[in-house]
Amino acid sequence: MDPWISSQPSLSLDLRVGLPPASAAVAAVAMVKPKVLVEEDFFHQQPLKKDPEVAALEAELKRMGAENRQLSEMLAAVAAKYEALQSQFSDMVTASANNGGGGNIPSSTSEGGSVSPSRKRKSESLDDSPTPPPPPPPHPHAAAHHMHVMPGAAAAAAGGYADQTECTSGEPCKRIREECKPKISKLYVHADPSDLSLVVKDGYQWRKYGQKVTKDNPCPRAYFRCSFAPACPVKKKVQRSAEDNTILVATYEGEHNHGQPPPPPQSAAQNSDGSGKSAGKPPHAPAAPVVPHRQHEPVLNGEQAAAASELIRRNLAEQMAMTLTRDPSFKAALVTALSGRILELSPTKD
DNA sequence: CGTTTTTGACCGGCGC
DNA sequence: GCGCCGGTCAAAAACG
Repeated sequence: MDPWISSQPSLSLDLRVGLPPASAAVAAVAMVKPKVLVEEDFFHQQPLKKDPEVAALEAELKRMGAENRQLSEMLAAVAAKYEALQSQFSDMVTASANNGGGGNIPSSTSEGGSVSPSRKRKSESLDDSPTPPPPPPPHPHAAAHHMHVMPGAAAAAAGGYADQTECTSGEPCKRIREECKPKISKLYVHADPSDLSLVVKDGYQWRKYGQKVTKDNPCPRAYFRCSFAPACPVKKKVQRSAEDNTILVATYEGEHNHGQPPPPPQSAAQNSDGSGKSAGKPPHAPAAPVVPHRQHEPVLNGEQAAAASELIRRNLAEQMAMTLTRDPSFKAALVTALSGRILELSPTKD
């Protein structure tokens, strides 16, 4: 879960983005339709042919609205719990710090510890001492962005969450490192099979550093590194699914230690990833500016604060909605989910 | 000219 | 010890 969410009071945005009173559902469809350019291949757009179908869709929307509300409630609950836990944790940390916990964290520079020195051909690994002070609390923005990523069916987040654990104990080190790999998550994105670029838009800037054809998949796998922050440990592998060529599987390793890159100054609606090769080279073009800047907000009095937070909340919701509707992966996931449900609920077509 | 992508070579882990 | 394989490096090419 994201510390960010809980620490973001304005982020209690109710996921019930407009669902509500019955008729609004139709309006929602009308609103969403032009925006969410559903991937054509997924299901043919049927312009409301039959009334029963419309009714069914409406019902479905309502149902999903209810579901959505439930989920948002759950999310709120989880966030609350998280907050409690976090405060407990910080208490513990401060307590131990006061107890002279100067050296309790091994800080074996994560990898530096007992990693074989010959990791690289170049001896530049020697200079790893001063530069990369791994920021203690990695900003979980990535995770937040991954929320839309997990199309339940396929998502397989192998959370080795305890990344970079202490491996001072010597021999079990190897195993520990295996189990405590950096956080890994997978993202399944629907992509046009004719589009050969292994580009997954996730709002970050990536630089490709390698490509390989693997044994189990004829499609090449591309390796990316976060290019926004040189010290960012996150890596990404992108490869087309062996079974379904239209699906890109992006495997993320680690967490960004920085916020999301700022949105491009203009013309935000373009496709952009930073790792794009399709339209030449978008040098600085993060796609999804989901991230509210996490700055210290000025202290306001009651009314002001309320108004401000309301405003922020709205902006945030709008931003997120925009981001999501722009994000092809989200669209794909949405479409998959919707079509699945629709098929599920309409046995008449059988 | 600076940055990113391409691509062949290299390296280490793992199984036999 | 050997070969296979996935991951990474780094020089060269490409691009704006």
